[in-house]
Amino acid sequence: MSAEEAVPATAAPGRVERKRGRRIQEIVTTAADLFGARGYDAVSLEDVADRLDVTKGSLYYYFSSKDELVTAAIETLGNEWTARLEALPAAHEGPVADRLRALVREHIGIAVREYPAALRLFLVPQEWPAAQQARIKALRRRHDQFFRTLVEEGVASGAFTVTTVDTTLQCMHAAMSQTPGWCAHLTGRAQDRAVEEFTDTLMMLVGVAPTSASS
Amino acid sequence: MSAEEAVPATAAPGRVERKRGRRIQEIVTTAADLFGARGYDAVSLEDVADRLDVTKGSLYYYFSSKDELVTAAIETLGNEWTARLEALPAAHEGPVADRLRALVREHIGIAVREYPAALRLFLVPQEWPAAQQARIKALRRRHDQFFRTLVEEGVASGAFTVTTVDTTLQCMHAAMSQTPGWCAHLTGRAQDRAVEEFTDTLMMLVGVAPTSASS
DNA sequence: CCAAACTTTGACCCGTTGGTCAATACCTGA
DNA sequence: TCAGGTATTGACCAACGGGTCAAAGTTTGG
Repeated sequence: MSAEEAVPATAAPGRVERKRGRRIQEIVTTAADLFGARGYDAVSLEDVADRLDVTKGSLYYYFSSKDELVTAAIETLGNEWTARLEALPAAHEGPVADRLRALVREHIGIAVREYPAALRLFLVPQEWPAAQQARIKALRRRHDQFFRTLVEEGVASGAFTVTTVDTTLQCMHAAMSQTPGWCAHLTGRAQDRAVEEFTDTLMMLVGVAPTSASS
Repeated sequence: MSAEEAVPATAAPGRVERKRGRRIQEIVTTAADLFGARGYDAVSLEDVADRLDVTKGSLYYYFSSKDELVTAAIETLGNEWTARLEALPAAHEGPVADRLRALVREHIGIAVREYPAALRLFLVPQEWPAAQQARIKALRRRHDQFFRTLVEEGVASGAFTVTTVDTTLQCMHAAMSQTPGWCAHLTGRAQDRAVEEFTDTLMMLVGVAPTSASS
């Protein structure tokens, strides 16, 4: 079981690291879950540790502070989310209005169904160290990029009518980030309908009436 | 312990009460300021007391808990705000689109200029006693009423095109409640311009293009 | 000017929470 | 099987924050 390890020299350079990496991911994922659901203040490190069946002290073996853990959690959450949006086929083909609509719908859908209130994480505490703030801001920028691209394209092609791209995007994100709260009491079909409604409403922000959806 | 139930000549029936009332207002106003600026968790009772040049203990002479103080603060803030919106002349005459526009602009203006981030107060902690929650919900309902009335009127008269009144209102409020954050770094003219921009953008939610603004 | 009512103080209680650390358990490769 | 790194524990600390309370200070009406 071990003799045939034909990789003796510099044996397993990454084995240990990889294991450590996985553990970190585990922790970060769990943390993201909790922080996403209840917010920064409301979740203590013991809550996180408990969920992992571990002691608080262990967390400090991997992270040097709560802020760092939270930042990592936000990063994980954000990257995963962004990746999923970027991987959405419907957001890459067809009329720009339809692409944006698909993107918005997916975004809201993920927020509502998988990360209740997660976006509140993007509200970085002012008192955090600059480094942390920068990391999260960069994340946000990347996350917004896809939306911005589409909106700009729509404007350029005359399909959208927006006052200012920035303003429009901010309003969109504000509304999207709170949809989970509004949908909290809904389930199944009703929730789906709500997602549709919000999507349609948000499309009006770029000047696309909901009925014209057909494409 | 008190035989003087025979209040003489109803002398000053309210003198003492009124003084107490004023003190309470003072406290509540200060609290509203702080909580509005930094949020529930980030403000301790000592912060409030400090600002009033008083000891934490004193606050408990007027309020039985932090929750109660905060609730009172929210109520004060909310009522004042609502009253100012309702007193806005421009929101009572002219085409419905112009009225709504004036209302939105004023709302955002107040938020940005006077109550930075105050609206975050409306996010009531779930773990609060039902009574408190009810008070704030009622407040919110009254606050929304004016907006709802106008939107409904616009829809009825065919001036607006909205998917759902509820959804539209929620998106509007979400965006409005976060505008202060976006405008935090702006001052003077730039801030005014931002308020205009957001107003125009939000008008698109009801299907009114910004250029038709004239008024 | 006094006594009763009203205010405020400041010391104190207690649970929570972020953070530290020496000691111990666990692996793993040789 | 044993050494060495890796992971985890659990006890502990200090600061903070909400809340209590008896005692002392201040107003006020008579």
